[in-house]
Amino acid sequence: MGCSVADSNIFKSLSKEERELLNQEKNCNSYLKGDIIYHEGNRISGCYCVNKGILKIYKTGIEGKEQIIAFAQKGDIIGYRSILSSEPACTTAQVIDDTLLCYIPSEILLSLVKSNSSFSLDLMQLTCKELNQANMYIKDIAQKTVRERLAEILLMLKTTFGEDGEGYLQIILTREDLANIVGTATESVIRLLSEFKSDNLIELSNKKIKILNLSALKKLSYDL
Amino acid sequence: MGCSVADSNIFKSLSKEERELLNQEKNCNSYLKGDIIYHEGNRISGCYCVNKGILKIYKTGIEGKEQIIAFAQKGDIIGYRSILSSEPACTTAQVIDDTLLCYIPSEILLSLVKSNSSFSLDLMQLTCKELNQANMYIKDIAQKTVRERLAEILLMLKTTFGEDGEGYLQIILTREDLANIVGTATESVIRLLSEFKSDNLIELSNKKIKILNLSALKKLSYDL
DNA sequence: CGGTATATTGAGTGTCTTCAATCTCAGTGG
DNA sequence: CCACTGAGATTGAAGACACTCAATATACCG
Repeated sequence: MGCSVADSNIFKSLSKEERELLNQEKNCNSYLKGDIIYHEGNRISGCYCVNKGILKIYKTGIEGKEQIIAFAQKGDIIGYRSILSSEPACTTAQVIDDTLLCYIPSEILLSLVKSNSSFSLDLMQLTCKELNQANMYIKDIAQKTVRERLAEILLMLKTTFGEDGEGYLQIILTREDLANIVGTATESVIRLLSEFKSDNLIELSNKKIKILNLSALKKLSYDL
Repeated sequence: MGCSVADSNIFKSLSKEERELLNQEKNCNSYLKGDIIYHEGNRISGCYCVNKGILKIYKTGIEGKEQIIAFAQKGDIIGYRSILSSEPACTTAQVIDDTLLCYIPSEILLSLVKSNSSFSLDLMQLTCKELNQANMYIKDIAQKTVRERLAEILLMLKTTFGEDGEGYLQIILTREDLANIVGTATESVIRLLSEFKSDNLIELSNKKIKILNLSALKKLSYDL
């Protein structure tokens, strides 16, 4: 079926044989909005390569409040960390937009890591990149105001997911999800969004968001 | 000289020959409090293994305010991420307590990663562990109050650095450094420390901190 | 078309930050 | 030995920012 594991950047160093092995062993499935792929704390027996759709990766905190750590979309690989460390999943992965995933059993991933040092290095670089992003976000969340972070997140969503024909962000989130990325209360997101709107920085159409004034948002987010 | 790279956990999978190679190529130096090992944004040509002492690893944010991301002590390896990704350093490393470091040239590290898949996997697991810690901290900083985070950090300092004979934390930080871990203002740290003190949770002797009531601090930090 | 989930708005409050003044301590030089 | 100095620590007061709670409105789903 139309699975494009091979297109994914992370698998670019695989040999033809390795790619075939992967294609034999992998297993594609589709999932609906709301479906949970794996749950924080559970053991998982493989990882997933995203073929289509969008997922949110989050940790659950005090009184069940989610903290969204990352999103995954086409080409991304999720759950690999728990496989590498052979530890229970440290996050939950949930479908935001109907998704097609390829399951890769852990033995396959581990054997590739062991046998192909380029692949291994690529994977390591991916982890390092994610680590750096996490560190930047720690700094931001510790030092910026909610307004600045919301502006920053909107810009991130634009660069990560792009816009549709009308200029609306391709990713559609609830206000609560937005709050759970920014790390604030839902009401604060609502108030700030409407403030951004009246300042003509963005346009709102229900859940859809259009970015009108990129540079002003950048300035606002201190992303100079 | 008394360099114990070999003792470090991360090098446990190296063969005798690889260990010898490392010993030939590495280079030990001592550094004083305040010395900067590498600076955010600079290219570095190798990484360091900590033999003795304590360093802080931080990012510099708005108006020069530091955000401390991690500490490093005996057995830890720092700067390896930039080597693996061949990118400029994404953090600054500065000596907090007089330090002895072994320099490992990047070629050596990279060749070990390529030739020894167990070492490579160990390094990957280390990165994954750091990534998970970073994600947990994002959640905490986004969801917990400053009081809760300060309690949590005190506990972390205790488990990471231990106590001296009198029960004081082995690591000595300025109030400003503490604030730069917790992600708050120096004055807030001061006020909260004195609050903890009057609640008999801790004892203060200048910069030294003694933890008196571990379980109350745990409860306070929601670290149940 | 109902029912539920999500969004919105307002009011009140608490936590934390900022700014400014003062204090303490360790190190330095006379 | 002591005054001097600068860095860090402390305290107080004022105010901003963001959160909570509660009520209401709107959108979405079957």
